[in-house]
Amino acid sequence: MGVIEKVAKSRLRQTTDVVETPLVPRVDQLPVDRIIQQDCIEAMRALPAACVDMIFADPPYNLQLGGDLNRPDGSHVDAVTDEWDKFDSLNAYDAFTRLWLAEARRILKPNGTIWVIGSYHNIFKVGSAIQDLGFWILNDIIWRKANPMPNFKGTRFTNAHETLIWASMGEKAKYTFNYRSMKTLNDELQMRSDWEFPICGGQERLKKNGTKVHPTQKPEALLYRVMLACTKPGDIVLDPFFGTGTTGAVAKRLRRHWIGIEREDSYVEAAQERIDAALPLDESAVTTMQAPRQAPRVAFGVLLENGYLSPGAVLSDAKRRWRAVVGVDGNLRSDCGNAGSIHKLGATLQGAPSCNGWTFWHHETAEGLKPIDSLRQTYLLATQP
Amino acid sequence: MGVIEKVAKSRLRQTTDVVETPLVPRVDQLPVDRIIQQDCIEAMRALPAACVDMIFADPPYNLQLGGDLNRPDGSHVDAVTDEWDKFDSLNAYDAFTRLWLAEARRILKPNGTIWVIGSYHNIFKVGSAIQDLGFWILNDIIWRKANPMPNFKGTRFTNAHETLIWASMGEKAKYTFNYRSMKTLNDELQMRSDWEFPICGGQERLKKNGTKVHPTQKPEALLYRVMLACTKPGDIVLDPFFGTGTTGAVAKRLRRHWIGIEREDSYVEAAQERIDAALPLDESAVTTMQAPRQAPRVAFGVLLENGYLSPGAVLSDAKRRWRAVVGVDGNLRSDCGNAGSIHKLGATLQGAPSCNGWTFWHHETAEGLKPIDSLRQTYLLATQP
DNA sequence: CTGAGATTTGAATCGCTAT
DNA sequence: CATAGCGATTCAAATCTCA
Repeated sequence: MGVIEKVAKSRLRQTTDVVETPLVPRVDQLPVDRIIQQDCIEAMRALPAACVDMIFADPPYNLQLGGDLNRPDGSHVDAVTDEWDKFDSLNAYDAFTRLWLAEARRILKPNGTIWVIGSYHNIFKVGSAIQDLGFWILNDIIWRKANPMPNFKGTRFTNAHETLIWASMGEKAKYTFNYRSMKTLNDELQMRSDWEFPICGGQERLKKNGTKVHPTQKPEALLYRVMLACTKPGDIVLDPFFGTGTTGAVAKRLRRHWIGIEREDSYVEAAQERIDAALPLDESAVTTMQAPRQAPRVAFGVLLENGYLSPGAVLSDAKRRWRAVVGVDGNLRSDCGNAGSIHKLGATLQGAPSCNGWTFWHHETAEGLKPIDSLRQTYLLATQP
Repeated sequence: MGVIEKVAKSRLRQTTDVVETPLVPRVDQLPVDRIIQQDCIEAMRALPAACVDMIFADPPYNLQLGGDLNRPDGSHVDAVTDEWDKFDSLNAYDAFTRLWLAEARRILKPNGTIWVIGSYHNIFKVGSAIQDLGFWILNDIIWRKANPMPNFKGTRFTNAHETLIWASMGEKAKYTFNYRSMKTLNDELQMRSDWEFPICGGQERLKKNGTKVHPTQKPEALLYRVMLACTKPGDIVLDPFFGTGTTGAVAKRLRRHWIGIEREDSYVEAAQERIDAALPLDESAVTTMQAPRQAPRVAFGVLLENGYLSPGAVLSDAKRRWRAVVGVDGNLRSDCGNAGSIHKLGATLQGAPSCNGWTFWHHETAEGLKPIDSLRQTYLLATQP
């Protein structure tokens, strides 16, 4: 195999995974980046085995609402009364859950993961089925709603969260988890299992003639975090209950492939329009969000050696509380005389036990202060194939 | 039945529920305020049906139940190593869960509630069984740990919460929920389904020779909130997995009766010591935390009879959208000809299914419009001792 | 245009009692 | 068991209205 071929193969590996095993279908053999208008179980049956990297599912919750509900001021609460959320019994819901989960398992790659979101009405049935089918639960995640609907009658606790289950194909599976991305996203603290987001509203909420297109549209921020945490650019994310296509819009933005399955005309139409309008992030931005750990380690000194930063340069933290001068060996020295590595000095100045110097220290650019991590990213982009 | 008897019965009903039905055993016929050292299923079997007001359960989380674990057919489950055993063990855990939950259901009063705490390892199995057995889930509650153990390997999200399920005996059950207590506790905002507490440590954590007595001792704050929300003083709270007796200690403090079931010598001993040392709150303190007393009902007509309002007076809603004239019998008649009670007319005019006339209708005063409820308050102040 | 105040709304298993 | 009467009950965010 010549050099050219090697490079080509290596590029393929990075973007599509098609050479992972000959049994895995290639991206161009799959209906990616489009909506399949069909029942989700039938549509999944038509797909080959082990073909997607992630499944994100927001199935019907099987709410069992009584009569009408009015707020204390007399106004009416617009409840989820759609046909797609009606099941004959708890057993019928259970059976439906196990059917679609079994198909999901079949089309998921061995190292893929599944995410399912739900509330107390259905999530225990979902989680139980997931375990019975052989999936291995990695975390349950709590979406804490910043602005939940109150309990108007004062009969229970405000239902202020929903639950997501994240599971791999089995205990030994080598799933993707971009630990560094999550830690960076969370201000250099490990990302916890409880996430706070507002419910979907404002500009993001799809409306037609002033009324919401879908009763349960999920916030993009939620999908963004899920995909950033557990997929790589070029991965295929399938959503069997596509609705208005939040999964597709975020996947396109993050340069992941997506497959959406949805039956309802009105949802399909709205989703397609929305995704067409979504803009993919700049490729470099997506790369930056990937885990630095997988990238080769770069010592700070390497940036000096390669001219990305010069000895004598002045760095400061994001709020310009501290300044430090870069020494020839890559050590920093602060105004007050402390010295050390980028990490050590950051920790010392803040009185913290540790500090990520890459994100703590900033350098002056034409567009203002930027973390020195961006220099490392630039360096990696320039030097990696 | 004479008046005295009626009063006596009414008082009994408030404090102990023993006269609710003759089938319910009296407190003095039950092994309350002590620990039963026995297997939890056997111990529950020895109790009469419908005898406790709440069950709080903190069952084993993991699947390594060792000797405790038997298959539905009675055969023993050995150590779990390979995939088959895992599946087998999951089934065994499921069976165990359904067994103890079925007994729990039998001994719970019709209007009692059950709380179960767990993590993603077991909570889906527990919740699924709870639903299958006919319980009606009221809320799932998230305990957000203020100081969770980090994920040391950086392989997943920090497991920073546990889940509690709160369920009644059925959809129609009249469970206890001290809404006002919860709202007061939460700074006059509705209590949400996500609660933040630190994990149990410091003085509260039971230790012997420097090592913790129990690996998963729950914080008293958690039990405090659960009991304050869903029981009344004098109620009986049973804990089938008593451990070091957090449930008993908090029950004693809040003047609830408790029954603890625990097998292990070391836990029983530690729990007994701990509960003996716990001090019940002053009775008035416990009473104060209950919901504010029901004000005696006052019919609208009483205000007319006593001259607080005169027939012919004109009432309106806060925004003066509607006006109505008070009739001699306490009925209202609006400008447009509708008539009815203060509640009925308010509802009719707004096109709402119901309306609280006391707060909807206002009367003119020197300081502007005031709800007629203020007249009721004035009347009550003048007539109540 | 801006800010203050009013209005709207969101996956909701949402009342109790007497007749 | 159905119906009617009484009367208790909401939080945060986005949008709209108006001075």
